[in-house]
Amino acid sequence: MSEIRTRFAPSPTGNLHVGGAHTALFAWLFARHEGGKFILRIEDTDEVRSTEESLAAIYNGLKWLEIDWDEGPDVGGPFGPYIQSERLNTYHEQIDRLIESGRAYRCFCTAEELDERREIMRARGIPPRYDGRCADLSEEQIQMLLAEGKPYCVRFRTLQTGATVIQDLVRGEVSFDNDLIGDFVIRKTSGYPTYHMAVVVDDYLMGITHVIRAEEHLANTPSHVQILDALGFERPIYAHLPLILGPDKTKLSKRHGAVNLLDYRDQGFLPEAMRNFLAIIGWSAGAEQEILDHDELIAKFTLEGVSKSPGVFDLEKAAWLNGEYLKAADAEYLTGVLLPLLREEGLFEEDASEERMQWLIAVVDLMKERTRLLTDFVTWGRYFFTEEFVYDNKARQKWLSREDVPDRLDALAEELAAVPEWTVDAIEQAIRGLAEELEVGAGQIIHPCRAAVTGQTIGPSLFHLIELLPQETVVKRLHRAAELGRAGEMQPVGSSD
RNA sequence: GGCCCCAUGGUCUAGUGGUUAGGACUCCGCUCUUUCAAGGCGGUGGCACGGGUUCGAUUCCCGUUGGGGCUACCA
Repeated sequence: MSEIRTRFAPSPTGNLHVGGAHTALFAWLFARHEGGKFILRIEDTDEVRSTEESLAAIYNGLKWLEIDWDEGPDVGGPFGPYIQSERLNTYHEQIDRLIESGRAYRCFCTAEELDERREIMRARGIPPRYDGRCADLSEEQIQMLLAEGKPYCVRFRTLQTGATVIQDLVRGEVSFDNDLIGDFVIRKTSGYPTYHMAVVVDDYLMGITHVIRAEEHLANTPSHVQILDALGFERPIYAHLPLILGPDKTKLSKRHGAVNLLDYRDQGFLPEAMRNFLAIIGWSAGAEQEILDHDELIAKFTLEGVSKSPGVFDLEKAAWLNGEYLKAADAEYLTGVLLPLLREEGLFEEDASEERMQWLIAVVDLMKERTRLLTDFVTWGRYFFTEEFVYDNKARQKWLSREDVPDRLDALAEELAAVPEWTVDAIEQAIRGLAEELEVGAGQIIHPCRAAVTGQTIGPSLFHLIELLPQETVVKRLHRAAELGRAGEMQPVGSSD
């Protein structure tokens, strides 16, 4: 077989949807795995809803996931243009061929008339499809209506007997009775082709070998195949992918929360984790490996591994996966990703010195072990960057509100203030030393100390965390917590947590 | 309504005409540690149902149920 060519053909009518990203990813993975080409084509035949911003959103979403395309509106290619609104003549040509051969005809029915008749059919329990009123107008009638300047659309004359059988790589053979498909519109009154017409013409003319798209298009495929056959165009190989569902098992939509891919970036997901997660919805390498990086995904992806059943978008698992990526990530790289977020929160200066950057990297390195989202660095690691952190209720309840704690915190502050060299070992010695001196378990010092310094009961290794804070800051925080404790300001607040 | 697709724990899935039905997330327990939202160990939980075919069906066929998709001058 000649070169494999797949495409992603979104309509620029909103953000890049998670479902769209899923489809794009699979088509891209297949092309890359096969050493073929991946084409981006913009299907803006909905003149009303298409927008420029949306086009940019699609680019950004794909780029975020590191899905690159060999041909497309911005990079060009031998089969351009890759924007359907710039290909209108091409569609007109093919539609005219269809009209000439009798496989398509002009329809002068108005939208209102159509609606009305559809309602009647529905009321009478008849499947609502075009009744063929304009299917057999005489040449004279047509010329007359045209002369009157009556607006018209063009309909495809579908087969009325037999069945259209399609071979689908994931679903096998699927058959549709032809008499169920009514004559559908292929060119709107506006002159724009409909999706069904444009998709078929472009896939053929652009040499697409494998049409990989979501299952919602499966039922449209017989219509596409009929146009292809009527035009004398070879059919591509079809592969209809399982849909992504929300927790309630309906097609993932806005009701379920974020469906805009880039919202997940803002929620703290790493692109490589999101790509990995999307890849394992509806596909499996067969082995018991779920964490696959860019190259492994390409190496292992096959259409045979695609499942037929739809999959729920499980945010919990996505977050877990993200955590795995965070743990494995290089601290310096992570710091780079995190920087904009920290600055946005006003937690880190714009003009940081090299020394400060090294410090940040150390903080990230310490924190990344127990984070799941990038935003966790901000919410759980706030105390690294500012004195404006809160003492959570667990910390208040378990330690900070205890009567014997303030004295210990002050004592510890003295010990730590006296540490000559601010190292992990020295810090640990000071803390454990005080415990011995007071004849209490080390935990009786460690826990209150963590609570006072971080406001939390959990977090990274205390000694390491303290080392990353300036000595005087730690001392100050210990005294402050002691004072607040004595003043009765450390009682739990609010309802819970 | 009609047509089409789908069906392994709550979720993502591996798998087979004979398996103790495997893994991952979640949840629970234990454990380590200065803490856990980290690590280690363990556990609860599944082949939707009914008929066939077969010596034997989770696996093959049919039906039922359930879910989803399509049924536009949206894509």
